[in-house]
Amino acid sequence: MQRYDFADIEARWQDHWQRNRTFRTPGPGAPGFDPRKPKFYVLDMFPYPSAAGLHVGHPKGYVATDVLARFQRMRGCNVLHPMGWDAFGLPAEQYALQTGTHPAVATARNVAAFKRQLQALGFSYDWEREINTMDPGYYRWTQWIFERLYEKGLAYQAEVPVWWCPALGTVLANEEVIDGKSERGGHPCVRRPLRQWMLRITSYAQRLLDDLETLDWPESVKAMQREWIGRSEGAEIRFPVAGSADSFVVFTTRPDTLFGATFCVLAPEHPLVARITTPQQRADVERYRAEAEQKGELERTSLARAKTGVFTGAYALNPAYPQGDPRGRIPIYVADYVLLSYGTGAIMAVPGGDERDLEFARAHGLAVIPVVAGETYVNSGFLDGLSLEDGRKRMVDWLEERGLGRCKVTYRLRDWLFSRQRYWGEPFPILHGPDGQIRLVPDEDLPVTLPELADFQPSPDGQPPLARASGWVQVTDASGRVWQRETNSMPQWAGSCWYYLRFCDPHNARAPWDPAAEKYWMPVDFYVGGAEHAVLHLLYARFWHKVLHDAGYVSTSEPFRKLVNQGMVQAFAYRDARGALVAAEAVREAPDGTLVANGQPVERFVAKMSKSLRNVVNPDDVIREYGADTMRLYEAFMGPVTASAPWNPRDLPGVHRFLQRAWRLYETFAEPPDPEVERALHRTIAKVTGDIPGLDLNTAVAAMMEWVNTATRKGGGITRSQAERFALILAPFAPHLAEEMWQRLGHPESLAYENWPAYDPSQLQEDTVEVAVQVNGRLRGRVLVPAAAARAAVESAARAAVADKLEGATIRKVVVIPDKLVNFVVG
RNA sequence: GGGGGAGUAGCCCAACCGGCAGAGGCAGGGGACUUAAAAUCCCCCCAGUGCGGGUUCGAAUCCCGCCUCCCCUACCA
Repeated sequence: MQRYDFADIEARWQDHWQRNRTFRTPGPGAPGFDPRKPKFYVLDMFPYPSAAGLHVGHPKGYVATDVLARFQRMRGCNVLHPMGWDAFGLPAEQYALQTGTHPAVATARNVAAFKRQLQALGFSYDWEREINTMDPGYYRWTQWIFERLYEKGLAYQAEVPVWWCPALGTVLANEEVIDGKSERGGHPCVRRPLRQWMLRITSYAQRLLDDLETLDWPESVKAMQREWIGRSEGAEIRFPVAGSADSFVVFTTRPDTLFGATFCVLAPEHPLVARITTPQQRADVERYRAEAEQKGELERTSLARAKTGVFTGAYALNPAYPQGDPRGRIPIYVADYVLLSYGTGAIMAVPGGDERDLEFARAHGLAVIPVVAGETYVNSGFLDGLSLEDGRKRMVDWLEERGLGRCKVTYRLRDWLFSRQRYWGEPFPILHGPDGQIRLVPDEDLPVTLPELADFQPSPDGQPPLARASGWVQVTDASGRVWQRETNSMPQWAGSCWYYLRFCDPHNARAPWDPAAEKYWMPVDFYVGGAEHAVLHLLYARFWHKVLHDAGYVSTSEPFRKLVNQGMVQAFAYRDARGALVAAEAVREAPDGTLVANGQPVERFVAKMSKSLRNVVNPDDVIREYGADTMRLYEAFMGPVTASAPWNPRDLPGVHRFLQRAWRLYETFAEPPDPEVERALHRTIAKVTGDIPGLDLNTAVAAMMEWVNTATRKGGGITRSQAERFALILAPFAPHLAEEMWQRLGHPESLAYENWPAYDPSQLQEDTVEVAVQVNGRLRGRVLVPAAAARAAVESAARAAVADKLEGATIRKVVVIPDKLVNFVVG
């Protein structure tokens, strides 16, 4: 028998699968499609093909979904298991700016590298369904969906303040600006209003919130989405401005504390500020507004900052107090801790009840009226003495009767800023007319292809790069009028909002997908990806999906039924006594067990893999040394899929040895079966079958190891039937080796669609079981009894086993747990 | 401050609805095979479950109060 030559085995089977199109998945209507089979759609979050290539962390989730996909195929499902590329995005554009390589070229190269690495791991993707968001045949339909959003009134233009960096000549995202300076280069940035496209995700806030209940998702992700949506119930209350016809509306979650409102605060950008500011205060207010404009929301709302603000000189009238009551005349301030974009951009400040307001009041010497004492109200007129619950209701009723306010629900969720001033993204299918009118590009003229541009540097005046594609921008219609194309591009999220739908029917040139294919495959049954997408991607995709559902284009109201976040694969990193990072490959273990590098002791810690820590592990190296099957198995065996764990090179030989031992069992076969080995195999099949659906892959692998150990130890050789069944359950984890085993057993075809082996429940139980015997909960002995023996028989056997301990004692109670234990309670 | 999760052998990790703390792997020790080594095989060693209470015949598991670590979020009125 030849040794376990993984390099040879893996190359041959990967070639076999490709040549035989083993994992091609026909959809409804296609030849070879069997509509009687149940479907299973198992999806990975598709990657952004970065220049760095894969590291061993990426495949952790891919291994899990591949095990599941291969398992479900063998269980008789039509399995949709596709892969594609989230190819538009900033890094490729920045790389292009630095190197002069066109993003399309660089991205295509990265895709090829990613694909080679994924194929080297033997994943059973249907590569014939591969999609790429930068492909015009794909983004044509991204544009098409945008048009449906526009038609529904869910896409609109607005002037929105964004970060602008004059030195870089570009608009930056919030996270690219730190302390008012660009992350790259540290250039000063300013807030500047620019025309932007927005998507009205807020009109779906309540449904996005409610439908979370229907999803089998991690509680943490649901919690994050709930918080992001941020529903809060309260009231809007109108405050007149003293001595003027003006008034403004505040939002508060505590209308019942109205009697304690001793001042009001408007956001600096609030439109009323200019009108009500008195001449004496105007200079201060203007200066404050100018400063606030330069700060991003992140900075303005950072906790560490002291509460700043200035008085407008104007007063508001607290509607809780009768006209003329001096307590009702309260100053109006401008302060940047109030945000225009939340609620109404104005608050009533109740320093007696709210910490932020109290801090502000103290800093500015403002009055504080306590209104809540223990479980009831004080200083609150008609609310005094009421319970807090009744008080809220009373106050809202009181306000509504007088037309001063009303119940109101607000959300923290904001509309989605959907445009970027970038080159490398989907163009909008929008035309601007000579008189400012807006028109959609007709469906039949889609896609609006991205023009070739040699220079994608943003212009100094804030114009997006596309504005310079002059031949592209101008469009003349039949009547000779000249239209201008929209020159913003879509953000990177756009393509990933619907890619899971395109996978259902990826080559359709007449529609984004065939309704029959969508109806058959959707929803995604199992979605695996990193927790970093817990909010944005998953919320945006849910939003688009609901819009498409409302418009009748998709059959389900939610796209992803079950979601799992795979844990991070970390790595060891090292630093020396001075704290300097040391490359992982330079570290050796000294005989006394300490770690040294270049003669110096180093300290080991666990961290994210990153270039700067010099601890990135490349799957190519692992595959070269141990093979893809070992790598897959190790990733499955590291621990729960959801848990993060460091990549530990020392553990790889263990799983590799397991595959070698398993392979060695296939040398010769023997009859009849050893009953113990046979029973153990049934237990193993039961364990693996039960573990895979919940992705408890580590325990499934452990069970297979246990069986191989048992079979090896018995030494009598396994039977051909046992060899077949074991190869089949090993197949989802180590598919190359399993195929090789299967072929060695005389099967010419791939085992990918063989039936998953069954187990006999009657074989799971041993004939004899050992039962623990306790006295007062303490272990005092053990007895062997027939499995499922009668209670009385077990009890008397147990009683005999601990007779000496029971002598002279009164037995008050006997607890018998069948096949487990007997406990004598003596008094 | 708020939310989510985790603490079990030297290390990674199991233990279902409360029922003998251990499946598996690594590391360590001993032995077999070998001229020797590698590889392989067999055997062994090791914790009472972060801390303190409670419920129970019985708690890693349930309840209460703490500690530590990780992740997310944070002036949202």
